[in-house]
Amino acid sequence: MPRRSQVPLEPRKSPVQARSAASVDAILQATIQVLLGVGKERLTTTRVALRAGVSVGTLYQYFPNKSALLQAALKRHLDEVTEAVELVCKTHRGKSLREMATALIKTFLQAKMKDAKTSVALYSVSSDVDGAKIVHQMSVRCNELIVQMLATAREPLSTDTQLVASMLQGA
Amino acid sequence: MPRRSQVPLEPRKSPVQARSAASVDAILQATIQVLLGVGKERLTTTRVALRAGVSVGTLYQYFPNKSALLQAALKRHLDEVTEAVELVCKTHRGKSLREMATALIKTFLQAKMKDAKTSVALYSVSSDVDGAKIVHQMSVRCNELIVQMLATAREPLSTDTQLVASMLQGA
DNA sequence: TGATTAGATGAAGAAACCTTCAGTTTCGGG
DNA sequence: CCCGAAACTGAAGGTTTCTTCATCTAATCA
Repeated sequence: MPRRSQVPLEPRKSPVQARSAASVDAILQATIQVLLGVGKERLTTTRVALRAGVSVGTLYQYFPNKSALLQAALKRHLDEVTEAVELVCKTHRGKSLREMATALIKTFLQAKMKDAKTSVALYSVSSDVDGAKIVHQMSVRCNELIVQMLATAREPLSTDTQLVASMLQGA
Repeated sequence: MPRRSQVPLEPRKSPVQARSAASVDAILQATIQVLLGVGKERLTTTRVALRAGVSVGTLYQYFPNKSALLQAALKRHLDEVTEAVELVCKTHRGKSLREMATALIKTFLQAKMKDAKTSVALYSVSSDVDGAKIVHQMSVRCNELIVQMLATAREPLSTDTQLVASMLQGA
């Protein structure tokens, strides 16, 4: 029997009360903690729920399946990085190219070094889940942001996208 | 209940007849094929046995568990690489440093490029199994070989181990 | 050729997980 | 204070996969 090839991955409920939002947060945090603690092979939904201080049922109220849970954790992490990039892009408009570049690199390294283990753990997950898609989305997003910033640079430039790509490669 | 923390990983039997050696070989090959075909997440011992043309029982006659099977596959691959390195080291004694270096790099790249997919697949496994240990062992082994070769170089040298390390990093 | 050992088989036991859902508790507005 | 909705719970169902073992077949040797 073939395993069901693709499963839903949208959240089941949107938290409306405060406590549910807290649960989602705890679950996402717990996911990374478990990932770091026992590795992805032994990460089980029950274990995550336990660590989050909720029951499995609660977990499944917000994440339709294990895969979606991992994707959500990955997405959240990347969102944080993207946010950092966004901040830098907005605060460096009208600066020189050199300034832009150094600031960007600095931000990336900071974000990655802050908790290198987490990054590695999540990266290892992204191959199992369809994490490539999520990573790609975020890289596209960052690209847009950077292009916007570059447009306001003092110097004119011809090849911007390639510069950007090389920056992203560093991550 | 905690999963049994560490399981035996030594082979169960040493093949003495020809057919058993063939079985072991088929199983090891099948392991890589399955790895390439369906990925490590869906690699099961039954599937490997099926592909190898033997029964699960036969598989378990030579590999005490799934983990040991994967480790064996990894080890075998690395042994091949090491063998290639060994050959190069022995045939390049008394040559100049430059010759040694280029030959080594060439060998490494060839070995890795020959079937890049296999390398990647096995690498992805090495994180789940305690593959790091195996990889380390083989890197130590290569180190010895290279040091031996370097000792016969035309030019004298002070820092050899570091050179070696940087070579291995490329892999 | 008969006995002994190596090798192979696959159904069945056992363990680990994912996921559901009927029932319970908590929250917030009327 | 009461009631409907939102959240939470965790035992149980159902899969999947690992691993064992009693049994059968093939090879080796005297």
